[in-house]
Amino acid sequence: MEKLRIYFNKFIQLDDLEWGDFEICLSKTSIGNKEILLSEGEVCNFIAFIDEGMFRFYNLKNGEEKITAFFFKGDFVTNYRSFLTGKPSEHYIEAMQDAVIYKINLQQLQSLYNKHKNIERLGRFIAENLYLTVANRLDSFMFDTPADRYKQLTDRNSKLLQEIPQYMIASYLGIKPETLSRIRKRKPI
Amino acid sequence: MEKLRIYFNKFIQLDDLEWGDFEICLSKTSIGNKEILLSEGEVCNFIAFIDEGMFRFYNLKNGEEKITAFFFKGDFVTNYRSFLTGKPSEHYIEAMQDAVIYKINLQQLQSLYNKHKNIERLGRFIAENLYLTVANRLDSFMFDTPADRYKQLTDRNSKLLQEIPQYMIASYLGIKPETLSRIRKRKPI
DNA sequence: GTCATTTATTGACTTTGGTCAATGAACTTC
DNA sequence: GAAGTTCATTGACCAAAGTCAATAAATGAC
Repeated sequence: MEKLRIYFNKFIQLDDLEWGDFEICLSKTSIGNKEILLSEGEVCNFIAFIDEGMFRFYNLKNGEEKITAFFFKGDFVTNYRSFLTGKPSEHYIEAMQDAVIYKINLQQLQSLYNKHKNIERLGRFIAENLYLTVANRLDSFMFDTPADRYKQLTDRNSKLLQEIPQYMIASYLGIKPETLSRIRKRKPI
Repeated sequence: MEKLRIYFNKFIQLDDLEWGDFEICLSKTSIGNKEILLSEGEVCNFIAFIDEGMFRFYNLKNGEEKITAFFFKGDFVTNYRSFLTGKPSEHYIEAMQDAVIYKINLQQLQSLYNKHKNIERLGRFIAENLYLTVANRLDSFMFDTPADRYKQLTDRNSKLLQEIPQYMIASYLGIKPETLSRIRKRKPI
């Protein structure tokens, strides 16, 4: 799949041999809207690359969904913590549209790490990128008000706002839907 | 330094050649209590391993210190975001005791990444570990109350509580000193 | 299209942490 | 060890988000 290779080239240039070994481990999976890619209690043994579709990453705290992340076309979707530690996931990953992903599992990835230095490096880049994502999000929870976070979302991520219902945005921002409604109302002042 | 090597062995076993190349890049630095290891506006071009001492990682928002992290003996201390992105640090790193660290700079580390697959892997492990640290902290900000966060601190990290003044703990928990004082008071109910 | 369900908004009230100011305790430092 | 500083606690009040309930708007199913 040349299309996929172009995506990965943004991280690192793999030569034909490396790419060949990598590509053969990718298993293409279709998953329907609202289907669960990973359930609470399961160990996440894969990293998946999103070719089509959108996912949300959430958990249930006394019956209430709390959304930690959204994943889009071109992102890696995984419970990286569960993947790294081997501990059961506390989160669900659910498709929000019909989706097509390419999964690679832990064992395959580890043998690729052993075989190819450049894939070991790809693994480092993935970890570094996920670090930056979560570090930025932590900052926004530590330093910003919910209104600030909402503003950043509207500034940077209009795609997200168009396609995702407001109560999920609220959950992602760490507030209640009522509060987001009020923030939106007072914003244009 | 065999002592250092033992520390690093917890991440990955380096053979003599790899360790030799690695060790030669480590520059031992002593830094006094309250001295600044990294200042706001500087690009962080190092990762340092703490042999002795303790550091705090904070920034100033309109005159007020907000502490994001503490680093202890055996930890890596760096502004990893600045290190990865090459952007200026928004944070200070300050010694809280007289300290001894072993620094390696970005250029040296990159050439070691190129030279040794196992050091590339060490880089991945460092990234993965920092990911887990920050992801756990994000969770505690998203899901837990300040009282929960304080309880987790007292349960897991008594060292931190003994050595660090309460107003810094409060800052680290994302609350005001007055609030921490009140949480401590109402706790034993 | 109509009806049913889900989602969004609004209002009244509560809870929680912040703010400001005063006081007390614990240190430095001379 | 007295004086000055920093740190911790407490009280009164404030601001922001949560809760609960009612209503309106949007979406889907038929």
